[in-house]
Amino acid sequence: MEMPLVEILRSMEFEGVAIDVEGLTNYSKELELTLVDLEKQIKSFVDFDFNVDSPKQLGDVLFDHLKISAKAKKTKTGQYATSEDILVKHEKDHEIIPMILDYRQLRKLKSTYVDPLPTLCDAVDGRIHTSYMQTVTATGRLSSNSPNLQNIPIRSARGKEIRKMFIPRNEDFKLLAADYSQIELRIIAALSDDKNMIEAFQKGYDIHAATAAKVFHVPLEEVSRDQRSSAKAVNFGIIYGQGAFGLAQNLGISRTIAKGIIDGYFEQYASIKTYMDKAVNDARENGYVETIMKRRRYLPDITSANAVVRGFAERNAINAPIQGSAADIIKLAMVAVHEAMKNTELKSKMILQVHDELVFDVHKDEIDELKALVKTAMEGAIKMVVPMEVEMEIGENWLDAH
DNA sequence: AATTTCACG
DNA sequence: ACGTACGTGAAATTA
Repeated sequence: MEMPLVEILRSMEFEGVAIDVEGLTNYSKELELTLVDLEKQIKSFVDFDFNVDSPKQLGDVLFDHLKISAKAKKTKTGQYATSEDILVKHEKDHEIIPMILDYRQLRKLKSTYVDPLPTLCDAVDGRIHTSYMQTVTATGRLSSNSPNLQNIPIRSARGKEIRKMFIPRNEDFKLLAADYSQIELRIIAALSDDKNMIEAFQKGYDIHAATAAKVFHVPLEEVSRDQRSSAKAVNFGIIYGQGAFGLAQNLGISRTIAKGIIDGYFEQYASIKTYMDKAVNDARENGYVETIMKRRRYLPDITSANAVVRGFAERNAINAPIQGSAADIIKLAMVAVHEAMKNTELKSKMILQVHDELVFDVHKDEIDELKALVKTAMEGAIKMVVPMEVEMEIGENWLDAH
């Protein structure tokens, strides 16, 4: 699986992805104006100059000078912590906080994406060429660097503007994005052979709503927005071995309530609990856990006398087979896509992989043919008791293709 | 080189 | 009493 992938990744790196350099340059100027304004406003609250980009200096300004709160958290090196989750908790303590959050977001987008990307554009073909690393991660995922094209913004409105700048190679092409739907939850359903979760996927239910219906004992049609949202948080947390503390923190509820939700979850999805316990046990007995393609992750810390260290290893034992099997499946799919395209004369190219998504630069005359080929290859990459569903979209840019 | 923060799945 | 959800890469600051 890995060896045929080498040439496929080489080809994807070589093809690259086109970007709208002029669009990015204009967006950079727009962000700069807002940043200058925000910086001025932030500094107006104190009578001395400081570097807003320095977490150390910012922490001192907030907690020593402005005294926005008595309960400041410190990092392990003794500085005041100023990360987003901390600042959000103090949002109502001082009007400077929202300005800092806004400043941070803009600074991040500008310095990490908007400004560097045009400079990385190849002078000959005008496209961005990432490097995919095949032997970096602990789980079997790929990683991407120089530039990292696996963390291009999409969540925030301003981030979406950046994703829009990723475009087809010329006017005759469009972008096709093909995503696995809920691949990690489908894998845990299949690996644990959990009757209830398998049924939800086989019947094509909205998995988070179906989970809410089970956990909160209500009919599927009567699941509230809050119930679905809580169930979604549990479904995600489960994959990572999250406990009551984490869920409580995440949902802003008490640990007691969170514990109740998790207990209810494991009552309904009993085999998932069994599977998770087995993963930890396997790690203890063998020293490693493995994916569906038998990729191993060794976990020597699983026997540590230090409960914190051991806890990390236990969560790795749960998560690695799931995340790693998802990586296996998309790699198998990439090989299958390549194989299917090889004997055609398609002008279209596979250009990006983002963990559960493949992106294609597709010629306008080949859209229907490529969509069918990709769907077949991805959904058929492996046979499981739950269907592997793929969502596909065509667009004038990468955002549009979602 | 380490730390902190934050972008993604 | 302690720490608490997995996997990455990049930028800016600080040691």
